[in-house]
Amino acid sequence: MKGEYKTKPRNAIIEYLKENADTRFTARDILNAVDVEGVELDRSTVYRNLERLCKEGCLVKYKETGVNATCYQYSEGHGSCHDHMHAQCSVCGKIFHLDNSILEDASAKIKKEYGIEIDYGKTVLMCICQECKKK
Amino acid sequence: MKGEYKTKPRNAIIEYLKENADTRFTARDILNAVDVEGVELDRSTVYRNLERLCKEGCLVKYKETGVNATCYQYSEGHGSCHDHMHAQCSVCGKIFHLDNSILEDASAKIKKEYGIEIDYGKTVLMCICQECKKK
DNA sequence: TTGCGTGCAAAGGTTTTGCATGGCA
DNA sequence: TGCCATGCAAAACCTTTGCACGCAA
Repeated sequence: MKGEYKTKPRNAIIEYLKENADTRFTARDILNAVDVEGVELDRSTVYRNLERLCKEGCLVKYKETGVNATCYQYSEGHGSCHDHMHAQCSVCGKIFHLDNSILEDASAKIKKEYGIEIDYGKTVLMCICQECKKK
Repeated sequence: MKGEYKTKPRNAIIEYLKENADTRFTARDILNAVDVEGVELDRSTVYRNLERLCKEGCLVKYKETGVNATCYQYSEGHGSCHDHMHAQCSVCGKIFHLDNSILEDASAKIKKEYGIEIDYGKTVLMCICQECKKK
């Protein structure tokens, strides 16, 4: 069988994933956060493990507008990222977590009119926040 | 006023956009396809023009899983882009043009609850379309 | 011992940036 | 003429790949 070895780098990465189960992260986030006995992991190790975890189905991989790197999200237990969506201020970059229900009505209208279904998890509403509006 | 100059490279790029109004393309596609009097455009010229067109609202910019470059789509024929917003199928990539009014109520609710204002022009609602849903 | 996973180095790709030049208005 | 856009070069990123070595099984 392939992919059976349990190594320290791999374990450290998986630990990071579990600690950040409801967050999206990039390869860089792992490189910055994870180390084995004080030593930073190698880039290729991180990429290869992420790729392997994707194939094993533990990880969702996707691109996001505004993020210049591939995003990943741990999907064990269907993380708690499914009950809310994100809005981001296009000026300061701050992220807001909105309840999915706020788009319920609009979503129904859109489905009726255009035949498409909003994917809350993948949508980021771009906005301007109060602080930035004042300026 | 800024961005007023009409130059040959810029015109050539805009011409390409019009010819490919219903297609997604990357900066590389333009570099490969567009030239001015037989001379290939410079990368930075292409990137700077695409960025400018995005800010002017003529172009939608987004990332797509599996494509290792930023994707763009021209949105002429749908007005100045200020009266509608975009939704994109996360499976096939097709772009839908939605009337801003469809999010009016939700937008008001969001403003009330979170103090933020949706920027329709910058938002791309990720969705799944009818065709892809059937599969 | 076997062979997979890691670290290292290098390469390939996209995108950004500084600077001098050329061209539009 | 004034100033923006371009082209060039270089750099900053992200990501992938080849190879030798070390370590899990």
